[in-house]
Amino acid sequence: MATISDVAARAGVSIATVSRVLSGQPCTTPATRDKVLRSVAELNYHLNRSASNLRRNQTGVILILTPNMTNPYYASILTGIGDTATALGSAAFICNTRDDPNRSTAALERLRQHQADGAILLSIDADATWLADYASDFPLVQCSEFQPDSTITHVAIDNKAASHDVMAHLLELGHTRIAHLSADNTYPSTRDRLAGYQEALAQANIDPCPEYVVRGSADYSFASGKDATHTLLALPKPPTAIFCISDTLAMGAVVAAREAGFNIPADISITGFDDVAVNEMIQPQLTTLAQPCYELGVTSARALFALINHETTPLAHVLDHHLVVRQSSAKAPAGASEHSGGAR
Amino acid sequence: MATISDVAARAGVSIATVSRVLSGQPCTTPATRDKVLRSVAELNYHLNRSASNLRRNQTGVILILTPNMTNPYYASILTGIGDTATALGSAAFICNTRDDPNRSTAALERLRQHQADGAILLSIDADATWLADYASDFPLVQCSEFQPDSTITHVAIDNKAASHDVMAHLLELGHTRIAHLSADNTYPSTRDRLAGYQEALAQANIDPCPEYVVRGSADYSFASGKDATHTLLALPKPPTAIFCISDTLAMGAVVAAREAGFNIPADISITGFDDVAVNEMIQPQLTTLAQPCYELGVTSARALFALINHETTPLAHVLDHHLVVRQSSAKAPAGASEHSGGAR
DNA sequence: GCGGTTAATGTAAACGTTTACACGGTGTGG
DNA sequence: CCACACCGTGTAAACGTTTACATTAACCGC
Repeated sequence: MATISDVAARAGVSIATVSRVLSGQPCTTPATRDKVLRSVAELNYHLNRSASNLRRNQTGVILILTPNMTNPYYASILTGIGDTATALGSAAFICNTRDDPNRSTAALERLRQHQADGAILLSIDADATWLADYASDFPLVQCSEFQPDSTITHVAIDNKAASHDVMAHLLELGHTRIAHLSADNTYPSTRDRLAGYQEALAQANIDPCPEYVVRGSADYSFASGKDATHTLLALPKPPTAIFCISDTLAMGAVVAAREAGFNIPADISITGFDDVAVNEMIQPQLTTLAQPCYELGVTSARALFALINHETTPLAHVLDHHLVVRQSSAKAPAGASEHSGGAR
Repeated sequence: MATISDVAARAGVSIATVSRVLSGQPCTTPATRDKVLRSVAELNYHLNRSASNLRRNQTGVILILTPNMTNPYYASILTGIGDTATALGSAAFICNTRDDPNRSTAALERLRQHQADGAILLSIDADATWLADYASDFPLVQCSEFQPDSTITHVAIDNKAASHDVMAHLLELGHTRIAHLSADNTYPSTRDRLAGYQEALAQANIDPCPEYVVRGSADYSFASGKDATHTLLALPKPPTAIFCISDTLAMGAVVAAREAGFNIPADISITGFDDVAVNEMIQPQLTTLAQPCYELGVTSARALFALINHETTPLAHVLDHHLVVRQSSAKAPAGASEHSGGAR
């Protein structure tokens, strides 16, 4: 493994000159440049980043913490971040934390250890105040999830407003018995979506029915969506629409509804959230609230590099969402508000 | 940012002692240990990995190159790798190469630059001989895909045998008009699955029908599976079974078959490959050839660490696959071998 | 032709570790 | 009581860069 001194020796110059040539500083003669570059090629020299990072005190690496890779929602965000980092000459290294706070903090400690210049978090699994302290020491961006009073730079959609949009769609279709299939976690997005649901009901002068709010598992699993929906449909007055806070939950709801003998969307409307790619592959295609996943990633990366380079960037980046109406939602069944409704 | 000398000064010992305490070497008095650890805590000292890596000439980092994050097949493998690396005290950093050879090589160059100890490749997007050269210099493991004559350590299932298993299932169900929905790439797995299909046909004394072999896009997209299936079903004598080399393609085939008025599995059987999680979420649930994805990841990581630690590990690791029979395959429709069959 | 500016290169000191070697002190066996 | 071993600790030299500063040479205007 050739070092910079080998190159210098072979080219007949000092190591300082080699370093200058390689870092593209202008103060070098074309002749020396050529000599150096030739030696580099002949010796197959490659920079030792450990040494370089140590000296310069930066790494050209950003860390992305993702709770889970299986969720296609995260996949798009990760792609957006990766593309942006590559374009800006940095490497984006993804750490799968598996929703384990220990693994999250271990990954973040790498910042303290000078192994990365900054990090993007796709979830909140670390203690909020610990994280805030951390963010005051290091460039940190939160994507999708952030505490309402957060002092950490963040990028997300307006979940409450998005929730209102879903509800507007269902209300417009004449639904009044609308359930909310949430998740058993304390993510801010989960709270906001519930809040939007409740506000929209209130604004429509519909009495909230506590039994209509159910929860799937913390990670939005398909099976839990199915179970929760069965509970919902076994109610004396089952809902005519289910607003699910994730597409996976909605897919579970679809299967459960079918099992219970309901037709979608004739007997019951089901909406998802996020708009992951599979939504178009299943039948019926899901009506869902689309998040601009790739752009969330791009914006997060840009914000992080701004922080790293000590440029200014807003504390909050709010991106646009939009409702995608497909086949799983339709007019409320006639007379649904009168009797207990539902098929069978 | 406190350094080791700050800690040494505060504890009243030399930096060598601090280093020894922190690296857990036994030759230290409990008293000194305590002094050092207290100083570390008081100063909030953290190791500078750049310096440590430079000196030790290793990083405690492995790189995972994945062509694409959206595919849940990769997600499981990545999780297996990550868990194993964590258990063994290393960090697994995932690079999304997006099937771009430039990004792959750039990532691999990080090995030369002493920024990682080894790498696991989930695809072949770099030139094969270049890769072989690389593997002779650095710890490298290929997972899922590898050249038949590869000299690089690899972990995968036996794709040809797996293909035979799928065919045995379909043949046993009485199918004789079996199509193969492949992908427009040159991956070794794609070749092997086709070869297994052709061998099985030959062994069953069924004349291969060239029109029955069609290809979806290189990345197994849902839409391309749908298109290819429509072509297949428009044939004068459409197949009664379609053996798809990926689940996404199979999902496309399902939708296309339905659109063309075929019932699954009464009129046509459709099988997938990989067994990604969504298979249970769609209807009909897909019969598929399950790969042990998580174990592929675990085994790859173990093999890589063996290489890094100069332990011996086999060149080829072949893991077991198994067929999962669900709802999308059934007996061939009666008289299918006589007339043109299919509904409509 | 000379002081002064500038441009190209060299010298050497960092950056924060790890570790070979040296050193002193204590304990043990003869 | 001495030689010896051993244990805990310190000293200092690496590891491969980058960069402030020094040096040299060339060039310019007067």
